Amino acid sequence: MAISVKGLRKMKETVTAKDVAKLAGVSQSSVSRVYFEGAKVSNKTREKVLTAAKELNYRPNEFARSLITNKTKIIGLVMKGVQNPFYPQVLKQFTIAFKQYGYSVLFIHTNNEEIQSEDVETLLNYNVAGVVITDAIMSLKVAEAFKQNKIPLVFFNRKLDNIDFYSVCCNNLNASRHIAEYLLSKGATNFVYISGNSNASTSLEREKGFSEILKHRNVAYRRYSSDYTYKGGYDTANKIIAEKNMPSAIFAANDIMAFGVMDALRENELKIPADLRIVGFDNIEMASWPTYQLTTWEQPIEKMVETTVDYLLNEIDVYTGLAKAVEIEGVLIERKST
Amino acid sequence: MAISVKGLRKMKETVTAKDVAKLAGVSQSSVSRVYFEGAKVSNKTREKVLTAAKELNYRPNEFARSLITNKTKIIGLVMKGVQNPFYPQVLKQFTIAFKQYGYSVLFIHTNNEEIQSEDVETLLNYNVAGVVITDAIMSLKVAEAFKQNKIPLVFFNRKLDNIDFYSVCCNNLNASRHIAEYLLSKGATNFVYISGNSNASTSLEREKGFSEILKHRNVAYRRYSSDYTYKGGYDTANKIIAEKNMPSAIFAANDIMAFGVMDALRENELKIPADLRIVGFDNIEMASWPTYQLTTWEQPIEKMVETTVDYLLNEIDVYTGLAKAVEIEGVLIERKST
DNA sequence: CTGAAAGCGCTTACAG
DNA sequence: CTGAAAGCGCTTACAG
Repeated sequence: MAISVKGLRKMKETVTAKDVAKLAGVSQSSVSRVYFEGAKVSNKTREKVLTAAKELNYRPNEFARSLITNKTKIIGLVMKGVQNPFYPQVLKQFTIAFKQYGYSVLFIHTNNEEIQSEDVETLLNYNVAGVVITDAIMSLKVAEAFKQNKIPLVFFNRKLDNIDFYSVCCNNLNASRHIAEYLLSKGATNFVYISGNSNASTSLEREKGFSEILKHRNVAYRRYSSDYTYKGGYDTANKIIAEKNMPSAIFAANDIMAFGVMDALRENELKIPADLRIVGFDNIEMASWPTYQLTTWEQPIEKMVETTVDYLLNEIDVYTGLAKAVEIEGVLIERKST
Repeated sequence: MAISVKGLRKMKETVTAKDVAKLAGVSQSSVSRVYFEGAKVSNKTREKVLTAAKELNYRPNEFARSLITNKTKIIGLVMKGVQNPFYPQVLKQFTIAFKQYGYSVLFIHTNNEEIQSEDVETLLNYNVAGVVITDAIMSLKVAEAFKQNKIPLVFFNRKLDNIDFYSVCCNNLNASRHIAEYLLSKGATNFVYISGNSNASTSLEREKGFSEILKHRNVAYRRYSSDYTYKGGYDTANKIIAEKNMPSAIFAANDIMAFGVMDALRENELKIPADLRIVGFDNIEMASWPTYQLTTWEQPIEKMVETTVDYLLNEIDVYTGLAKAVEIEGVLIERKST
């Protein structure tokens, strides 16, 4: 690296506010004011600056800006399971929503259930304006790091017991109660719940609401542990079949597991819904495909995203650290699997 | 905003290299050297700095750093179709690969086929180190903007005729030729190709290779225009069925369309592969699901990602603007649909 | 190997 | 409304 800083700059031919100022015949401050929202400039100055800027192809440097304002227009979005189409959909919606407010999305992929310190470092190093965590959890220590730095954080589709944070979920309890009532009304008498990952709040709550109603009605109910994957659903269904004690209804904690269940049942010549009714959760696009026609609970993604974005923007504006578990009502989508 | 810059900083209690220097009893330059890769510091100084840094919870400011080096550790990744599971998979693999080299991914979602100027602005404003464009195209003018700023760019899974850029694709021509030969060897005599979006290079090349072989053999061949979506495949299959001129083999330009085709055929009591053989493209995870068991062409995602990352890192190191259409060989995955 | 100083490209009180 | 100047938190020649 024998090149001086100045040399490097020349190589890249970076156009700065100074250059624009010179060409426009105004001060650098005026150039800055034209590009800084809320600053006051006369129309005359503005025009002179914009003309010069256009000629030079000027673009304000985000980093210099961030350095001073100590603010960025970057939102960190943490995601684990891209395999479940629900999450790419969520990513897309967040990206679109944030873009409307001038924010970009830094995508963080966690391999583990718990967000790793290197990923946290990345978020802190970039001084992100806010963070959305989807299907991951976080240690108390890490959570504190965000609080210390006054970076607002939302758990999306996850709720953490021991940590005081804002979370946005579907009302899983109501949903699963409703699903139990619905299956009862269809005449089912012997129920199975297939769980997602054991430490996911969504799975726990869906189990709670579902089993609550069934136990209250005193009907046969049992649970199987699975992991929110297609293969998990598939294997669990095969296990159930092997046990030769078939239920009359299965509630899988998400759609993708329900698909696995359906495929396993069909391979064993079982008819859906004649022999067995299946309900999933999420209402991903595939649930409406002819092969599956899965009855499921629609997560109100748009409202959930909107709520999350609203909260984050407010907190970015004035940080309060408000913690609250927001739950949004979804709706049952009835299809042929029941 | 009555708060001075200094005041703001105090509020956030930002720890700077200066603070660490004071506590460690060294100069700010030394602190910087500890955190700057390649700089030389004595172990003694390093330890003093690290101890002080730990106590103060110091973290170098990426923006100040970027401002000077005129480099960022951010890669812009542009994506359109999160609906096709192929792309989330690609996103994941890129994120993991780049993380190994300290790069983070800024996720850009384009609604339109062609990347919009606002998205380009974002990438340029953040002075991203490099860009990966997956299922989108780009005007010549925009492409030039990246060249001017010496930002390396890769078209991943897309090739642009009129623009001189580096692209990384599967060898679509070889693949589709192979698929045609394979279907011929299975005894098929009447062929259909279902295309993806009309301006996607992948679809054009797959059609070219496929039709080339069939025309050469003088067998019945026709094409249908579709759009790389499940519904597109489904609707096209229904159209074919309505025309009452059933082919003996269908090659759908991607897996997700093939699923739509299969579902439509099954709804019409057609047996796969007895009545009709189906081949897809991509080998997404779902292709191996029992419902589909789709014969397909596996895109060598890992190699494609690796090639892309290698190129970008080299170009980031020393910009050459090298343009080349790299094609990587995939492999046929034979399943029950043929 | 280390420190003092200049400078990256901006924003922002301050004074006019 | 505008300009001159200070400063954001770093990196980096330069001199020792």
